[in-house]
Amino acid sequence: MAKTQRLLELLMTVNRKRKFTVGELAQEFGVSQRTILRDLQELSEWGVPLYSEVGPHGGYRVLKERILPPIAFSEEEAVAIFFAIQSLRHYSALPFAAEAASATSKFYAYMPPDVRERIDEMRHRVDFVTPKRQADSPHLSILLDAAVNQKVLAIAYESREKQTNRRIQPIGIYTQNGLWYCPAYCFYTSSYRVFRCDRIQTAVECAETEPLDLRDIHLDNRESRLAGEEKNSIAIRAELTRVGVQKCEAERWSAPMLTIRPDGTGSLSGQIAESDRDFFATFFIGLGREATVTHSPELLASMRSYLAELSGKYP
Amino acid sequence: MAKTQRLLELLMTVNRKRKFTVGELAQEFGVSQRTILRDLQELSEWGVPLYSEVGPHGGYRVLKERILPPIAFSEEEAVAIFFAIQSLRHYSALPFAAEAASATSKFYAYMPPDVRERIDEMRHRVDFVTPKRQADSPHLSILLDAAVNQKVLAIAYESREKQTNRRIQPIGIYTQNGLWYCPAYCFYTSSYRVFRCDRIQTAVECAETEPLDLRDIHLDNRESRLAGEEKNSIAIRAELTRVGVQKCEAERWSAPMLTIRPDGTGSLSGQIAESDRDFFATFFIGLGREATVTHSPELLASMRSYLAELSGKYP
DNA sequence: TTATCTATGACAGCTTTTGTCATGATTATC
DNA sequence: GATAATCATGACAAAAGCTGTCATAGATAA
Repeated sequence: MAKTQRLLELLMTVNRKRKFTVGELAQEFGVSQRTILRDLQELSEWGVPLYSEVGPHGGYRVLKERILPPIAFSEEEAVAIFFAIQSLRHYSALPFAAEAASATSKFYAYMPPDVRERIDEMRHRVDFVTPKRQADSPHLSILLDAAVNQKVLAIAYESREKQTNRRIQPIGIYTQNGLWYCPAYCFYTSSYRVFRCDRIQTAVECAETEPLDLRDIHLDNRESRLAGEEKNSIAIRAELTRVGVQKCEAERWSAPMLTIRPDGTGSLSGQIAESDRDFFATFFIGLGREATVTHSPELLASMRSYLAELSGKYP
Repeated sequence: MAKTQRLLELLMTVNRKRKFTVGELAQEFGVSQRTILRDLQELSEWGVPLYSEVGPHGGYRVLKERILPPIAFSEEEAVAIFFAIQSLRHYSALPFAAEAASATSKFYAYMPPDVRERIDEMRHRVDFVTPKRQADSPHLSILLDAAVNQKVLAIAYESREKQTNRRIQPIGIYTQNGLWYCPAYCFYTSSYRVFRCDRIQTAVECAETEPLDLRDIHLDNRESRLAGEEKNSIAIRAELTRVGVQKCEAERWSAPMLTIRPDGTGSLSGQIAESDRDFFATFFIGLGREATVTHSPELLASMRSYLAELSGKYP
């Protein structure tokens, strides 16, 4: 069994170094060069893409795709992983979509038949729904790469009516409600902004612009790091019935503003951006009798004009 | 290498049979009993939980946790799987949460250091946001198990105002917008209904009630299979602006009713249950100027009375 | 008691792996 | 063009590892 063990370690060493010579490994493993050569050939047969060059400064190389040492999972773990990958199936765009697909099929293929049956039975009984959008986000990989490696990108962005060209330095990407977003520093407006990835028409690396050092700013801390950037905010407040509370809970933004009383009713209060006023007006009108807005006057005004408009539409 | 091969096959055979004798395997693999004994000991050392009983009717057994044959992934696949598991982190409740966690840590531990670094760098730069809810759904595993194995459950359910006890037979579970739902046949109302899992207060198996044969009904087909069950249905139709289309796409029920035109606008039309009329009235009012409802008169009447009520509320 | 199991050690024989040596081939560098 | 650093391969004997057989022993259900 010593050989199997050595081959696995060799696999890891080889993956770590990417470039090496036979003599080097022979010494490291305390075996003869001949043995290493035979081992490397075996790894090749396993599918590890080794490539060798003769002559001084020659040696072995591992091309692209590395193969990691095999991992044994328990049945339960395997099922969990399988469904984790499945949970991504509703996303129309993903960075690493292809890899996820090949990983699932590999996974599925390696399962013994009875586990496969179990998976099949569960497959149509658990689902992770995400709104489907036709919006495609083809630049996710580039954006992600730029975020990880601190690169500046030149993008063509279509916001509402106008189309602009700008340079941005991405902080990361995230998906919410079926759309992908990319928070980034925008050199055009000299501020941090969130871009919708499906509206990015082109994205190419821009080597001329010196990147900022944003290594310490990432998705989980950007809000606190960049706080204080808010502009005109208005205070709102609404009383909610029990049903109203339940409907509010469905909205992601509501969490910090929502207070729930022991009897199930509650209230929603906090500061909102002036630019979001219309959004909140329609939201509360949608809640109908389940909410009673008491603040602010501006919000109530928006709601009234909205109601007037609708009353005109459905007389 | 013959031995390594045999051990892997042995691992699978052993997992398949769960109970077996040494003589049996010796014959199957065409080697001596002694060899099998030695092999089994080696599998034990690998961590396979084997247990043996001597005497007639004795033999070997595999306890609980089976270990699947090791799978080798490429680096890209591994990263993809890792993030697939990560994508579940915003869910406050999951069936198989524990297994997913142990799978990630195992995964992470097996990665060579440089891949681990790469993962660390990406970890805070990709995210899958799902609304966080305080709503906990502790019965997911039971519901899922009941759906897979065709069992009837007795549940205590808190709907709106009243609390009811009913027997249901789950079809599956799905999560949407941060909440878990369970479509099921309800013996109490003798109809198919969707339950919100966080409102299920208790769930226990109910052996007395004879389960229906719902094996062919699952999440992906239940809508079409159960069509025609509707009683008083009314035809509705609405024109949607581009924004209206996008908002509708976020709703799971809209898919079969939604038609999207090349320019991004669209329409929503189909049959709805009379009992859902209020729901649709508020829904369309919430869409405001992004939707123009043309049918049916009943729906329009609901909307008008709703608007009148609101206008009275916010004069 | 008997038949059916696992469990272990010893050892010879067989198979696989390894090291050594010899021989070639390629290529960067001086 | 010589030199040194590399990979590449074959042959063969020595070493190591694996396997089968046999002997022995203990447990237990029928």
